[in-house]
Parts: sequence; structure tokens; C-alpha cells
Amino acid sequence: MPDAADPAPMNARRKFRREGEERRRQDLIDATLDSVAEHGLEGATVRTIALRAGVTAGLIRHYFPGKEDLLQEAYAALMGRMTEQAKAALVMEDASPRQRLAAFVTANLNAPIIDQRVFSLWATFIGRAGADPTLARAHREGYLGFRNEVEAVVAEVLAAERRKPDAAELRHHAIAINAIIDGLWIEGCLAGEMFSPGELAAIGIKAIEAELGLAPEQGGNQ
Amino acid sequence: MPDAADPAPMNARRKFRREGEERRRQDLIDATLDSVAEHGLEGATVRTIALRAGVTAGLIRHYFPGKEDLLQEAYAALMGRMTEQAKAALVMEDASPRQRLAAFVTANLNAPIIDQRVFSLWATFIGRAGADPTLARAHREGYLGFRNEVEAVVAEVLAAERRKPDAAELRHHAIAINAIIDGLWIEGCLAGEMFSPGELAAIGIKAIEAELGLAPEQGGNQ
DNA sequence: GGCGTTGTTGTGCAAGTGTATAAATAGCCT
DNA sequence: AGGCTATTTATACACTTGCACAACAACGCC
Repeated sequence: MPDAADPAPMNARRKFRREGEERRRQDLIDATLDSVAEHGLEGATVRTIALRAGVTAGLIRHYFPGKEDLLQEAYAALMGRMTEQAKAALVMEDASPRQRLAAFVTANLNAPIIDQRVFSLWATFIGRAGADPTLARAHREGYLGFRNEVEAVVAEVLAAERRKPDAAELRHHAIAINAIIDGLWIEGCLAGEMFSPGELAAIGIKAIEAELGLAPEQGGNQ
Repeated sequence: MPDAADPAPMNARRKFRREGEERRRQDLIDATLDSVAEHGLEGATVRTIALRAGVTAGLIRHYFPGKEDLLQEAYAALMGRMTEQAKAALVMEDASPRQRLAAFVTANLNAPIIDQRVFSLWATFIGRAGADPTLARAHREGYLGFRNEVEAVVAEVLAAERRKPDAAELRHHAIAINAIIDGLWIEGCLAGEMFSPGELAAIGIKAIEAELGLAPEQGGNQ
């Protein structure tokens, strides 16, 4: 008679807790990014994502109209974090424009922005920008925002050197500097162990100073 | 009585031609790249690929052990074409090192290397480099090969200017120049219509000359 | 021209996909 | 404590996926 009063029913329904809506959405988005980073878009199935988030697959559809919407929000969250971190280094106060530019470059060429997982996510999503106009526009806006930040700092740096560049010149500098940062970022993410700590940032700062025609710093700060 | 002697039997088996093995493999690889570029890795199913190649899905398994192998070979083919095109601009003869460097940059920052489809493919595949060691190594080799080419040209350019850089300096220049080209390549692929023709190449050449400390060209060639 | 080889097709299948929906239960309000 | 409600689970379903396999027919060879 092990049938009647079994103290451990084998068809026990899984225990669960009710989390707040915001918390669940964040967990699902984070689980989505983890899944995409690890297995690519193809491997990011609702079941994989749900497993990672510690819930069952059905719950996804309770918070998102469909899987596509979850992916969209995950990409938006990723971009938001990236640009937020990147710009954070610019808000230094009590620093010369040149120091701020150097700090900006250094921040963008070290952890946590140099990170293989973030790069994988970026590449995976951006690869679909050619086919998905929504992604393409999201990228364009992020890129232009970033470039405008660069352009603003460059203008300050040159102003401090009493140089008065015209708009076209400024734009070219911003494009070039953006390329230097992006290119070094990729190199660092894909082959970080080939560079010693701080090496990429040093290369980037020197390249940017050359681009702007600044004399190399002589002994240190100021 | 349209039943008996129907001249067009509705269960007609599809007509086909036997292509050479190399031709079929190439067609399948091209169809794979097209599918990946258009729908991403997730949308590149054996049926989609076969449809694009003008064959039926079963044939894929006649030429490749599995879908994964087809993807691997497609990625290898992509990388091969990219590096081949990129290096082709370096074989100019009867040109000064500096002209060769400029030609190299120009070639890499215009069509057909600046191309949204190629970028989509690159990003899609490289996004998996973090998880797939095979891909990671393939990229690393391609990258180092590219950077060594850059380093060699840079050495020639500096030698022509009677400068004798040490190995570390040379390496840093190569890393920076590589980053400039990569970064501008990405900008051009993702937002090509934001730049006028030749603008990216001009920006790249100026940035690289600044990096190398070369005086701007005065009037034209030589 | 017939024939064998094998490139090619078509069908089948088990596993996995996103989504729909009913059943259950955790936690709040009174 | 007890019920209400919305979060969460579980199951079902139609569809797609990669792959296996047998039937077929295009092409070279005699």
C-alpha cells in the first residue's frame, strides 16, 4: 500500500515564489542576454531562457507578447548599459578637457567595457541590423550619440589649445577617434590576452593625440 | 476522361541536372552565406539553404557530414575572400611604400570591402567566437595575418623616411592602424550613406599619417 | 541503345520550436 | 483564517528542424 498515503507524491507541482513585475522582467531580460551570449540567437529558445531565469517557459508570454519582443527589449537594455557605461567616464569634473578625453579612452579600453561576453552580444545583434530596420535605427542612434559626445570633448580639447576648427574638421576628428576606440575595443575583446594591461588604452591615447595634433604629454598630468 | 492519358502528371518528379562536385559545394556555400546574411544563423535552415541553391534539402547531407560542417566551411570561405581582397591592394608594384599604404587603406574603405552584407556575415559569425574555439582561432589567425601585413608596410614606410623604429613601436603602430581601419570599416558598413564617397578613406589616410608622424602630402603623388 | 553508377529527389521521423490555454497556488486584503 | 486574484506551472498543439533512407533518373561508358 505505498500508493495511498505517500508522503512524497511524485507528481508534486513545482514550488514557486511571486516576484515583483519589474524584477521578473529584468531577470528574464538578463537570462535572455546570457543565453544569446552563450549559444547565439539560434540557441536562445524560450525554454533555455526560462530555465536560466529559474521559471518555466510559459511565464515568458505572461510578461512579453512574444519571444521577439523579449529579444528587442534585451537588445535595448544591452545598448543602454553600454552607452551609459561609456559616457560615465565623461562626467569627471575638475579635470582639463585633455584629461577627460584620456579618461574617456581609458575607460572604454578596459574592463568592464572590454569584455568578450558584451562583444559577443553586440556582434550577434548588430549582425541582424542589415535585415532588421528596428535594430539598424537603434544602432544608428547609439552611434551618433556616442560620436557627438566625442565631438564635444574634442571641441573642448582643441579650444583649450586655442585652436578653432571648423565643423567639417571637427566631424572628421570625431569619426576618426570613434574608429580608433571601436577598433581597439574589438581587438581587446577578441584577443585581450595578447595585450598587457593598459596597453590598449595607451595606444589609443597616443593615436588620438596624434590625430588631434597634440604634443605628447611630457611628464605626467596637467 | 482527363484522368487516363494526362500529358502532365501532377506527381511529376522534379527535373534536375548533375553538377560537378566543386560547383555544387560552392553553390551550397554561397547559398549558406546568403541565408545567414539575410536571416541570421537562426534562419539558415537546411531547407532555406537548399531552396536558395536550387536543390532539395537532402542533397546537403550528400556533400557535407552535417549542417555544422557546412557552416564551418562557409565561414572559412568568407574569411578567405575577405583577407584575399584586403591583401590584394598591397601587391602594387612600382609604388612608394607610402603610396602602397594609402592604396591599401583606400581599398579597405570602399566597396566591395565596405559592404553591409559582408559585415552582417562577419558580425554574425564572430559573435560566436566567444563560445566556439574553432571560430575564435580562425579569427585570431586572420587578424594576425592582417596585422602582420600592416606592420610590414609600416616598416617600409618608416624606412623610406629614414626612421628606425624598434619592434615595440612597430607593433603599436600596427595595432593602432589596424584599429583605425577596422573602426572606419564598421562605420562605413553600418552607416555608409552618412559619408560621401571617398570620405572614409581620406579620414583613414590622414589618421594613419598622423599616427606615423608623417608630414601631410603637399600637392599630390610621390 | 541499354546499363550501371551515383547525384538527386521525396518522404518519413523524432526532437525541439513558439504559442495557447487550463489548472494550481502564493500572497495580499479584509 | 479564508477567499480573490493574478502569477506561475504544466500540458497540449501545430509547426519546423536536422537527419535517415529508399526510390528515382541523369549521365558516362560499353
